[in-house]
Amino acid sequence: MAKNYWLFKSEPDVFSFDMLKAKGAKGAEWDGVRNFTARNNMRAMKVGDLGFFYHSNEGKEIVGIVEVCALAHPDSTADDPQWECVDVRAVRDVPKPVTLAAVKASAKLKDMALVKLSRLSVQPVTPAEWKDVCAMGGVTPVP
DNA sequence: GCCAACGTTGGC
DNA sequence: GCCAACGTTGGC
Repeated sequence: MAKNYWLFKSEPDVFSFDMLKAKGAKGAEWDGVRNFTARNNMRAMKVGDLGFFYHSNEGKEIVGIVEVCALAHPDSTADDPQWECVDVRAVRDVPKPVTLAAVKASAKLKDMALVKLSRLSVQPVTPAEWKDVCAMGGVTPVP
C-alpha cells in the first residue's frame, strides 16, 4: 500500500519540532485538534505515513519530517471522544527549512494546501509536492 | 496589532 | 436547513 503524505502545523511557542525530537522514538500525540477536516485527515493516516512539520506564525517554514507511529485514537486532552489524534515522531530535520515565501514563489508548490488552506492544521500533501519540498529543503534521499 | 479567511454555532 | 454572527487562526 502506498504511503501517504501530510503536513502538520504547530506554533513553535506551543509545540516545536525540537520538542517532538525530545520525545524520541515513541513520539507524541498530535493533540489539541478541534477541527473536523483536520481530524478526518488524521483518521485517514496509517502507521508509517510521513509528514512535514511546519512552524506557523514564527518561522513560517517547514523544519522537519515526522512519521505517523500510532493510528488515530481519542485525544487525551479532549473531553469529547469524537476528537481523535495520531501519534507522530520526528524522523529527521529539513537541513534548509522551506519557507512559506519559498513555497509561494514556486510555480509547482504555490497550490499547496499550505497556501490555499492556510488555517487547516493537518493537511494532505501530494507525492509531487513531497518530492519538491524535500528537494528544496536539501532532504536526501527523499524518504 | 490589524485584518482577511473560514469554520462553527445558534436563531429562526 | 439556511444564514448571520461570532470566534479563531495565521499572514503581514
